Amino acid sequence: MTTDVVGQLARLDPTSDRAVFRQIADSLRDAIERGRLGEGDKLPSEAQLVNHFGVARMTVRNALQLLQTEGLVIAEHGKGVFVRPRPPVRRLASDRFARRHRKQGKAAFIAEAEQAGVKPEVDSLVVKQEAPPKEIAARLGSTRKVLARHRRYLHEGRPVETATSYIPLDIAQGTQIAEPNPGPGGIYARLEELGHELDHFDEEVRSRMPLPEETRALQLNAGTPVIHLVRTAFDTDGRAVEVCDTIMAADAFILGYRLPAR
Amino acid sequence: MTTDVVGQLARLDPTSDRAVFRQIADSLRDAIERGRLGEGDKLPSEAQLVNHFGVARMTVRNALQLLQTEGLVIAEHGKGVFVRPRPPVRRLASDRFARRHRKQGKAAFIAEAEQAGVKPEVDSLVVKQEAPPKEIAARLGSTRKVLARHRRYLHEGRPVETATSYIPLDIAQGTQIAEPNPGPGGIYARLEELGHELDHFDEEVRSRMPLPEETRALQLNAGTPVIHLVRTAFDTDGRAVEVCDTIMAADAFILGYRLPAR
DNA sequence: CTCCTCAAGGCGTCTATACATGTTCTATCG
DNA sequence: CGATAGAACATGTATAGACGCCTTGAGGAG
Repeated sequence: MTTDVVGQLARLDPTSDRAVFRQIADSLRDAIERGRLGEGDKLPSEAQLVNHFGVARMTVRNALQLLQTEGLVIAEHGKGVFVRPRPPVRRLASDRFARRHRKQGKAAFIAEAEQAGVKPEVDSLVVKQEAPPKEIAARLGSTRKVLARHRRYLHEGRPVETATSYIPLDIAQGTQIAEPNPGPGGIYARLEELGHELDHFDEEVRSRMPLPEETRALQLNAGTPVIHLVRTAFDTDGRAVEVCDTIMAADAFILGYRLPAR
Repeated sequence: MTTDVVGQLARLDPTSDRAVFRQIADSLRDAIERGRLGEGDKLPSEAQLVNHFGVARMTVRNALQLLQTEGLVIAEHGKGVFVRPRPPVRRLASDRFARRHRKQGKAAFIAEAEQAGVKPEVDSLVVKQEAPPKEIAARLGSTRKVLARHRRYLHEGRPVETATSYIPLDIAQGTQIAEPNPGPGGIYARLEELGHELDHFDEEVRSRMPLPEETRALQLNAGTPVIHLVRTAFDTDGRAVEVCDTIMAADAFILGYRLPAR
């Protein structure tokens, strides 16, 4: 038998005006933070907690629910509640779209993943023509139809990111950009071959809780926010030649940026 | 009487194997997305929903809880449950620490807020000497004691960001950086006056759910993640002269970055 | 008319119970 | 010895009821 975790939990303070389920959550959170419960460890079962604290099951469930929305634990039906393991994180550097990387013949995501030693995959690729969403149209400076390239990225089998690229039709139509496989170096390499030498990218970073659809697509656990990143690519004429709308599982990424002090 | 929102909600599908509370959440989410319920509007009360759907109150509360963790609604004790208004967002540009801004004599946060027309405030300022946390020490390349400057920023009275700056003691000690008020242009202006001409900043952006302490300090609603930003300032000698650890309310900011394509 | 009290409405917390559904281990059967 | 049925255990969903605290508005006291 392993060490008796439940027996070491703090008792309730009946004089406190802090709600009982919060006190239970506090004591479990404390056990996690102190390392008595490590990553992947199983928490005491609901029944054990009910016995230990002498409360109703719903009270215990409320406490566990709270820890779930905090992203500290995940419940697995029929198995138990577990301290949430921190998944391996991808660190994205701000030079990840630099031309020198493009020359290697790999798209940004693939190149960076392989460098980090994780197995990358791309699936559910959809390429079609459509009217751009309003936010995208504003960035492209046009509401004309665009080519939309949607795909999902996986690390080691886990979906971590969905992305949709929007390229004006007058640029993309009839080129390899309109094909499912855009060729070596990805669409940025194609854009440069087409005479749109890239000058810079503007990225906008937001964070929020996922929509139900995003929870499905990224198989997100409760308590995992998403990073919403919109990147606009500008060529040397100052024209926006692509907008990429990305939803990332927040627990899978660290974004790195270098800012000049000038 | 306003339009009968509760009467327009979809009915339950008893043949579906989707949980009842999820179906109720779906119908409310749908009403919000279709605009039948706008920002700040009051949802039907729990009692009304119980009547409409013919279920137990806990089932309705489960549905509302789900929408809360999705960040779609907020419950206010004694008042009701409301569609969550999107607070005004601050857009932070990647040149916000450029020297030309510093010359104006304002610190970055203040200058940018005023430009955006919102009233900024700084409170709970704490300056002290301490051993740096491990992550900070790694970035500073030293585990020696540092000067820690902690503060909280508010927009229009709402707390939106906490930040702690860490500066090596051999740089900061005895200078105005060690004073509560660092003077015009903030600590970056002082660092340059001390001969540490700034070369660039490295920022790391993460997102996650807030710790209980962060929820307090930023008065966060359920369903609001935080953006965790760690910025390291480098002088022209390549030395890390400051690390700033920032927790931001994710619903209050959009971060903007410009990446060169070179 | 103003202030105060109080009731009603609304969400927060907690108990107790029942059944559904997924997982794991064991004991039995072939 | 291997497969499998089933028990034991785990979380998920739903019901019903009770009481507490906060907010708001109506009505009464002054």
